[in-house]
This record gives sequence, C-alpha cells and structure tokens, in this order.
Amino acid sequence: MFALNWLPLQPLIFIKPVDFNMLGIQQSIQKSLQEGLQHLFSIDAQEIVLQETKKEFEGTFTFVVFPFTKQASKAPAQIAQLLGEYMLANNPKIKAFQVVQGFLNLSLQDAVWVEILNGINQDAHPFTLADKKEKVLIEYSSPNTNKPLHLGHLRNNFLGFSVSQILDAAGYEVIKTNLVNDRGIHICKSMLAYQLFGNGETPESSGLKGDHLVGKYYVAFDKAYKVEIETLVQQGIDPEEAKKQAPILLKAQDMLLAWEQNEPSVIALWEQMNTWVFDGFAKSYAQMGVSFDKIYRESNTYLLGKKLVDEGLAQGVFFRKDDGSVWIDLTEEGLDEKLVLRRDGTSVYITQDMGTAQLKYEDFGAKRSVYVVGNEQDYHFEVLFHILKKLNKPFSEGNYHLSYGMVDLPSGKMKSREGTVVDADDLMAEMVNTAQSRTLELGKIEGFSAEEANALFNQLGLGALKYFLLKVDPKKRMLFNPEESIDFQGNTGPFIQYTHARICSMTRKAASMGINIKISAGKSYELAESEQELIFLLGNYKSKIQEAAAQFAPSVIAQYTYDLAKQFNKFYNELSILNEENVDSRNIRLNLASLTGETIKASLALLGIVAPERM
RNA sequence: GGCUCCGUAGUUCAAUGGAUAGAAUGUAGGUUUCCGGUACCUAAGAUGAAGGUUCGAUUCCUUCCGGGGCUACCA
Repeated sequence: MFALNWLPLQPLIFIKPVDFNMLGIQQSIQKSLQEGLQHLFSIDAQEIVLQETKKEFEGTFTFVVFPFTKQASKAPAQIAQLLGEYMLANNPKIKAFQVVQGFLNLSLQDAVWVEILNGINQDAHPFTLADKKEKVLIEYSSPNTNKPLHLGHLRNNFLGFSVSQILDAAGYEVIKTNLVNDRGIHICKSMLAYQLFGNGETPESSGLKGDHLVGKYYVAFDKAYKVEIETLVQQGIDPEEAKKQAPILLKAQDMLLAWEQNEPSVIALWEQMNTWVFDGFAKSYAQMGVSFDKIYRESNTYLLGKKLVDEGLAQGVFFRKDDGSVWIDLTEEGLDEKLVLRRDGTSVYITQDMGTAQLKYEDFGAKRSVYVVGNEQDYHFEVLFHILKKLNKPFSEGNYHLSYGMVDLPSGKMKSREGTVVDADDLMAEMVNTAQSRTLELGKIEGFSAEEANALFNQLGLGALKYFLLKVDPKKRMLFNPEESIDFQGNTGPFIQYTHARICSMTRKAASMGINIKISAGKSYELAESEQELIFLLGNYKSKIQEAAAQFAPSVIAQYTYDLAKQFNKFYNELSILNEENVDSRNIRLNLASLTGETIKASLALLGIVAPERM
C-alpha cells in the first residue's frame, strides 16, 4: 500500500495525559492490569488493550484475556475472575467487575465519573489537542473553469474543509489551497462556443451566474461538435476519424495554440470568461462556507516541473527515449513506465504536479501535504508520490492522497453530457428552501429579524447537506438520495442542531434562574447510567479528534456527534434537570447539559456546520 | 485482459481479529398532565458464494460471482 497514513494512530497509552480527559483513568487501569498479569501469572504484557464495554453488558472498560490463556495455562474465565479480584483489591477506581467468558468488564466508582467531569470543566482547552508545531498543506476543491460545481464537488469541498478543521483542532498549522484548472483544450471549447454563439452575452445581461454562463457554452460546444460529427459520418467518414476532423474541434485546437502563444485577442477572451467563472465560484464557496489561504491557477503552474525533470535526468531518476520524450521507470514499484515530458518538450499533468509540489513548498515550507481528489485519480497520485520520493526533496515524504468515492444518484451515474448532474448551487438552494418551510411550519422563531431567519435557514439547509455527505466514510462510494438528504429526523445534521438548540434554551433558562452551572469539585454523587454514559462520551472527545485526524475521516466526528446527541436525548428523557429537587443532582445534570451543548457545537464546527442557539 | 477499490437488514450507513453484527429510515406497536415531540421506548429484519488461518473472521489469505475506477505524449 502506497497510501501510508503519516499520522500513526497511536495506542492511547503513549499519548500525554494532558491531551485526554479520560486518559488518566485508562492508564491507571492499564497499569493495574499489567501488574495483575505479572503478579498472578508472571506474564510480562507489553501492551494492554482496553476497549469500551458493549452496551448490553455492565461496565465501562473491557479487557479481553483470551490472548493470555496459553501463558497463564488457565481457562479464560478463570483468568478474568482472578484479574478482576486483583483489580478490585488494588485499584481504588474500580467499583465492580463482571466476567463473561474471556471478557473482563470493569465498572468505575461514581467519584471517578465526577472526577472526569471536573477535569473537563477545568481544562483550559477542552476542544483542541496540544500544538504539534507542524505545518500541513491541504489542497482541495480544484475545479474546472468550464463548468459549474456539482454534487461531487460538494463532497470534495466539504471533506477538504472539514479535514482542515480537524487537523487544526489536532494541533497542526493548516494551510488550505485550491489549484484551479483554468487552461487547456476544454477551456478553449467553451471560449470558442462563446465566440461563435455568444452574441456578447454577459452575466449581467443574461442574469446567469458567471460559472453557469460559461458552462452553458461548454455544453453548446459539445452539441455543435456532435452535429458536425454526425454530418461527417453521413458523408461516409469513419466515426472515429470524424471525431478528430470535426471543424469546430480543429478550431478549438487552434485556439489552444494561440493561447499558448499569448495571442492578445484569445487571452483577452480567456481573461474575461475567467473573471466571470471566478466570480461565480466565489459565490458558491461563500455559500458552502469553505475558504482557502491560497488559490493556485494551472495557467501559472503548468510549465513548472521541467526543471525538476532536468534535475531528475541528471540524477538518473528519469531517462530519455530515442524520440526525445522523458520517462520514469516504476516497474520495480509494481507500476509501469510513465511519461513525464513529451517528445516536443512540453509538460504533462504529472510534470505540472511535480512543479506545483515544489512551488507550494517554497511558499509555505510544509513537509506534509494532503491532496483531496477523487479516487479515479488513485493511480496518478501513486505515480506522483513515487516520483517525488525518487527526486529526494524536502517535500518528497509526507504526501497523502485523500481519495474519496464518487457520489451516485438513485437514477445511476451523474453525467454532465446527459444532463443528469446535480448542480451544487441548485442543490444548496433547495436544501435551504426546505429548511425554511420546515422551520416556518414549526413557528419557533418569532422575534427573529428577516436577516437572522435567513441565516438560520442557511445554517440548517447546509447543515443537513454537509452532514449527509460527511457521515459516510470518505473512501466509500456513496448514494445520494435527494429525498433522504432533506430529511431532518434520525441520523441527520438538523437532529443534532436541534439537540444543541434545546440545550441552549435550557441553559438560558438556568441563567435567568440564577443557577451556576459549574459543579463543586470533590463531592460524591450517585450517578445514573445515562449520566455515566454521557460523561464517558464527553471524556472521549479528544481521542476522537486524534482518531479523525489520523484517518482524515470527518465521518468519525459525525458518528461521534450523533452518538452524543442521541445519548443526551436519552438522558434528557429519563431524568429531570431544571425541575430536579435535589440541588446537587440538578447542578451536575445542568453541567452535563451545558458541556454537551459546547461539545456538540465544537464537533459540528469540525464538520463545517454551524450550531444555532435557537431554531 | 492487467492493476485496484468495493459487495452488511427492504433502503442508506456502522463495526483497532472479539461477546447476541450496531444505527437510521421504512413497517407494526407504545411513552410523556415534564425542562423545546425534529424526542424517547419496544418488535420483526442483514455479512454475495465456497474454502483456509485463528480459541475467535464482516475484518486477514485463496478462488469464484457481481459492481465501480484506472489502464492517454488529456487534465
């Protein structure tokens, strides 16, 4: 596997205690288990793996003893029993233990739960990990300037932005970049069509968003092209040949040549249309809530990389064939020979990417780089990373292709030519509309100004969309069902947002009642199971960030946030909070509620989703 | 053809080699004179097939079946 994760998922035991609120307890238990194994069976266990106890069993942590049966030469249940007794006698944090076959389930003292809760209360940075003093560069979005953004781009943008947020929370300095594909034959196609059929139309005159206007002419080109092919075929020309000979295609090729030679009229048209597209994209990005520290354009970078090819030739990394083209031999890596420079000396896609890697390093000096690009380019990035390694540069290591699967529609694959694409702007607008009508039906936003209401509709609509796309493992191909995506119940963004809003309502009320929501430390409470589970989830927040960062997987955060909201609702349903008569219980529950609210807000932010206080 | 990724309830998604494979949705029931019902609870329902490794396999290995992607001197 080439795509080695460069942020190793470390066992918790190696991480500094200050990072995780649950960690001190875990380590204490791991240490006791280690000592127990040594004391009872003379087993020197290097690694103690603790797992979360399954819901249907009593306990918090589970230790699996099966691996030690041989060394201990006893039955699994017997080992577990002895270890459990040892734990109870030697670790004051343990309240009880249960043995099920080879599984030892450990329950914690109530005081330990309060201790964890207090730990979070006192944590100066409860939602971020320690600064790792390291830069990470992330490239995402990477659109073409000849067509508007579609559903696939939404997955890309949401993923890229979310991973940036997660890495930032995990303590990295994150630099967000976007490499826009603004040149090439496909761009000339829309330029040519505009020249032929545009009649001087502009975004202003047509009322179309700039990128949609340009996209319209890309489609127009394709239409005209097909007609010409058809005509040629009817004249008896071979279809394959017709595709190459169609006059409009030849004109587009001429135009590309003229562009590369800086022909002023072509450049002027190109710049004009680019301006429109970039204006359009800027609006879409604003609506998506994503941003970039630097936007690179291929028109500025496509010539880079030739110098690297020269260097590589001198070092023997590349070789030149008789016709003058330059190649790299990757057969030892299980790949093929790959072209890096055409025989006419011009660069190809991969040459440009080599150059851009160097340019980005010169600009920011980040040794780690993440490319958020669809999995149809897996092979390309495999080759690129091998080449960069062989060039042995400061940016040769630490590259990662965050490869994500395609988004399918129920009707099948999205195809721009057949008009079965889901346009990003349309979809976002539709989601916001749905959010609006649902919210107005419920009638809970009286007192909102028109502006506040609109902001809320955006937050809810985009929240639903982002959550829908991010909850799935990025690697996997996913199905986009328009009806389900606008659902606001169940495992959805609005469900989580609603839970947050409800908590906010409660803390507002508590504040007006003059209740202090921070519990007093050191007191011992008898905790209900739903309270313990909530504390457990809250205490796990930082390790979830670590896990999500290590795997570049916003889905980990999405799943966690959903579990947290669900657990809160259970807790909320079972127990009284503001109406609780016992003041100590009321305070601790209120503390739990407000902490849950803050945690939901923080983790939704990692997904790029806003948590409104009222909805 | 070669390389590669993926096949889990009707559907959409989960599950560092661990317990009775979890959720959501849909279906069928139920709860709350209560702090915001977009809530909570209950039920039925699934690992493509066959082997292998293991105390233990959705997970690792092999073969087969089915699907996606890549296999351009395009980007």
